[in-house]
Amino acid sequence: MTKPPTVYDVAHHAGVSIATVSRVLSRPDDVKPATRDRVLASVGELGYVPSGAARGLAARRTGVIGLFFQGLDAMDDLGDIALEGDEAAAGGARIVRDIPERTDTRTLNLYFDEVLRGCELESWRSGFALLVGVGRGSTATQTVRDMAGRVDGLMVLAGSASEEELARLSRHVPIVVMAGPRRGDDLDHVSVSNAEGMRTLTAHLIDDLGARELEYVAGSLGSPDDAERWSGFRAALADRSLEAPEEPTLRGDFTREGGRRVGRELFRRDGLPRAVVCANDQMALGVIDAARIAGVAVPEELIVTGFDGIDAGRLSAPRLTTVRQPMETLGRVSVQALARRLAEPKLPAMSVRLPVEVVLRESSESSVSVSLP
Amino acid sequence: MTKPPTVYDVAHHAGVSIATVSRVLSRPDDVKPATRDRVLASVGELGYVPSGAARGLAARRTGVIGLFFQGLDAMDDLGDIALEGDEAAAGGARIVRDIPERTDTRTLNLYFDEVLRGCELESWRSGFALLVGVGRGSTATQTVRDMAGRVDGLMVLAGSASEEELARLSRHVPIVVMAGPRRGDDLDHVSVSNAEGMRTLTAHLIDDLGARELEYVAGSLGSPDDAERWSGFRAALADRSLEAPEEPTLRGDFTREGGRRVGRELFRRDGLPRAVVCANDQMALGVIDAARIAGVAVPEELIVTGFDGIDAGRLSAPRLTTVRQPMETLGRVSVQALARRLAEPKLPAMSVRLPVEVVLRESSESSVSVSLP
DNA sequence: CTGAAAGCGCTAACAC
DNA sequence: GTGTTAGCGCTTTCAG
Repeated sequence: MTKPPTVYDVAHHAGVSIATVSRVLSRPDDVKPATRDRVLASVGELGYVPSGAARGLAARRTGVIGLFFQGLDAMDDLGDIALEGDEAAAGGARIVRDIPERTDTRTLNLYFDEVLRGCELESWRSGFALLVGVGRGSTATQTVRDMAGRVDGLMVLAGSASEEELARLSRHVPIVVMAGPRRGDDLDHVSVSNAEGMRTLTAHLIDDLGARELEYVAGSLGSPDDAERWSGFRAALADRSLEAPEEPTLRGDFTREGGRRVGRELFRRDGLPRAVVCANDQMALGVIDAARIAGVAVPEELIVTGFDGIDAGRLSAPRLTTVRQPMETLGRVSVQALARRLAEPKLPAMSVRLPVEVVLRESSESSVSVSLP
Repeated sequence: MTKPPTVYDVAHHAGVSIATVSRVLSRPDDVKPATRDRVLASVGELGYVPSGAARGLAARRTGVIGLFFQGLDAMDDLGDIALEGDEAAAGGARIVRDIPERTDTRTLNLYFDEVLRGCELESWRSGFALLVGVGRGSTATQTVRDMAGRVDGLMVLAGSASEEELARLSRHVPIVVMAGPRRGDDLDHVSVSNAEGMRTLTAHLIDDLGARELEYVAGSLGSPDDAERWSGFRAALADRSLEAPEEPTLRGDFTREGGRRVGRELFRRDGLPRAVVCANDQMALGVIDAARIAGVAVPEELIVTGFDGIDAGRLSAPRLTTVRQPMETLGRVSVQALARRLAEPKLPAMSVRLPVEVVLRESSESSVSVSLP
């Protein structure tokens, strides 16, 4: 890693001015072919790679957009991985017998992974580089601020930053808020039909499957998604003049283990509801786990439904009825919204709400044929 | 988005010089508390966010590291997603009945997702921001070069860039090559025990399960992983003086559909091998799909094994025996390697080889109890 | 402990 | 078409 060549080196090598080098790289057509080729040759020969920092500073845009979200705190306490000396570590392979029923903390991130993939994909299509930042604990504000300083625009997953912080950052770069309720109407906002989805699913359970006693398993308190889904559930009941409590009576924490716990609790009681409607798939899978242990047949004795449409729900037994969120689309649309604002800074803020899909599978109705491939 | 405040604004507001502002932000302890507080107050009041570009240019490091890999070309042809006018789009929810057996192209990315997560996690721990770039088609070189210009160090997944390109980039920023065979010994390199893992698994099939006729299903031609795994398979046979062809006779393309195709082909022949060893999990799952259709019992009539340890293999029926790669760890260790080189630029290049785990499940031995939770 | 001043490498007017 | 030049906003000696 010798000192990398700069525009000056290239210019000198090619016998042109630095402006010409810059042009060749940004608008090649404005340069005479002969000159251009000469410059390009020098670029190749010297192995010139333009400095993004200098470019960003001078041009006042970086070509980078950022995606920020709040990580799970559980990830904080990870041990170090030994780098073992300076030379080749051992490698090797050992054999283990896998016992079913491992914990599934990894799966918790599936949601982000898909959103991220959508962002990544669309960023590429739009010609942006994507800077990914995860806030954790106390450094979150620092992280997001730092990101704001290096990108042309920032996508923030709802709940990852306070409104004040967002207001502050939005003075600096355009912000797109992803998911969650819209706050104010000055920021662009892309969300998902949480309430509608839950309402449609609940309506289906009541109207089409004749379910009357429904239990609801809420997720973490304070989650905007959780609140919206709960409101959709209540709305479906209210529409049909069925009773629903003010607040959810059962609450997990969006994890499978939380679902199991709630399930156990539920099965200790006398009698069963006809259906357990869960605020996400993880918890629904946990409830199904608990049902199996308690000897409760799903869906014959108990219908269980989730929300999100994660893969594990497609692969479970029984497969999980759920509301599929367009997670990848969420990411893609957010990038598009950002790109649009970057192109047209003074358009009024927009709010896009993406449709969801209620996906019926065997955890709600045995009628769906289980013809595996 | 009014013009954001700069150091000058803050300095003026606080009645100090820009140098002091800079110090307060980088080494607060070098500044008298009273001054510091005054500056901090101004920072807060003005909503100052330092420019990453200017900072990077002046300091000659950006605090950003990059992760680059080659995307799947299939992702190229994605349609546009309508942004529907400027106002709130409709949202809503529709109901669909999910038929099992959807295609699983999404799953193809699982590998990257996990590596990415590891990188992301460790980047955060090390105080770096992570720039993610995916090369696709012809723009790949452009993309990776652009990234190299904006980061302090770059991680490149094997096969995503040519050796010449890597050599060129490595003049500019430190490069860590992830996975794949080590090329030369001038670049840091983190890999996984592909050959060892496949060899151990194959040895187990032969020695412990008494399998003699083994078929191998290779992945895409030219993949370094594929080559290494194949060599591990051959080595296990050779150790036991069993015949193995020079080149794999069956080849898929690392997709489930490819596995199905190979499976169908296999089941048209007379007689069955005792085991089909696949170069990755996706193909193994495809072979199992085909076996089910052909009425071949796994593992009684046919043992099927995979490689990677993706979730789908844990959730399939029967669950898949495989070699689990430490994908998240791969990401984490790569970041650590990069951080180490950034801290000590002239250390000799290192090569870390991460161990894998042979995971026995029911696709190879019915003896593993299937006590679901 | 604080300030002055010299760049960092590039882009974008504006001349020629 | 191509060259000159003035910054972009910050870090970092070096003085004081």
